[in-house]
Amino acid sequence: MPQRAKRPGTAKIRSAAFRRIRADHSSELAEDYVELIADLIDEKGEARGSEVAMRLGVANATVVKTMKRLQDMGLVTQEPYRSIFLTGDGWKMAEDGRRKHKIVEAFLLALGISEETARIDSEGIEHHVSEETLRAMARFLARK
Amino acid sequence: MPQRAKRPGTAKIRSAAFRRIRADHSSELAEDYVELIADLIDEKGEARGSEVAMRLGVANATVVKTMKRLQDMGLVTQEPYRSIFLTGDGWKMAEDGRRKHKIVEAFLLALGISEETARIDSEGIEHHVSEETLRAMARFLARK
DNA sequence: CAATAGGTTTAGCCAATGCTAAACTTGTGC
DNA sequence: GCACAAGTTTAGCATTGGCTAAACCTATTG
Repeated sequence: MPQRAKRPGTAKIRSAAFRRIRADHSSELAEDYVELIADLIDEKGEARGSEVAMRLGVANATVVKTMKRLQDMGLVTQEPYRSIFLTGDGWKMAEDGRRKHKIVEAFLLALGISEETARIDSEGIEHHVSEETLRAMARFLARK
Repeated sequence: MPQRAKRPGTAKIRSAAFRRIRADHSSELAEDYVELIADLIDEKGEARGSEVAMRLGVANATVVKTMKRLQDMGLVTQEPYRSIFLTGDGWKMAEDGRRKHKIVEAFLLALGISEETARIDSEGIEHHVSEETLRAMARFLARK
């Protein structure tokens, strides 16, 4: 069987990157939910499951199920048939998400991208930028 | 029951963004696999399942299962116990991924980000940038 | 040319994230 | 103060993407 190993170092680094992406994906969903809940509380005074479902474009039942997981993770609290609240950790995560989101979106706009696209792309990108990249984006914005 | 609707337009757009992200995620995995397979073919002359598994940081069995799906999607072909080939569509997807990847990575480097971080972040970001954003990045690189 | 080491596949499991349809609360309005 | 509409939750299902352990090929080598 062919068994060559030309550049052993690179493979490991690459696989680490892929691992991180997979890990990101699990927290990504949680961040999206939590961020949205924070927005709803600020905007309307309360976060209802059905509103979350509508804004996220998923079914009601999906939100219920996810809320259980977020509750287990200690990010939200909720009584049946009541609206959703964030825990301290939940707020922290929401704030962090908003911070990243703002930087990325502002950065894309500064790059000359349309508002529409900046909104959509930043939503996707925000979960995949390291602190180093965020710092570089902030630097760019300051220098601009 | 509370039934307020203050800004009906925004919600729909947001949910569209989230929908796109979810849709991206399914193709994302496929793109990562296909891109890696293309790299292996170019680099070593053939793409073996176990090599894909190692580089992706995933178990062998996972690759086998995923290959079946990619085969159903018409992106790869493979005989049992043989190495993996890309179809025309597979090559097209791989080339597209590489193109995006290159632009994003070069862009991050131009922004002053370390090689290590640029590699990792670009891997995550490449699947979430629109053509408009790619064009802006390319423009930035040209103007630099 | 047969044994065997080592790479591949199968089988069976798990968790996450969605869905629809049915059952269940709640709060309003009569 | 009860009925009912509308909002919530449960139940049950599907798919994706991962894992381990066991079964299975293949090609090298003695």
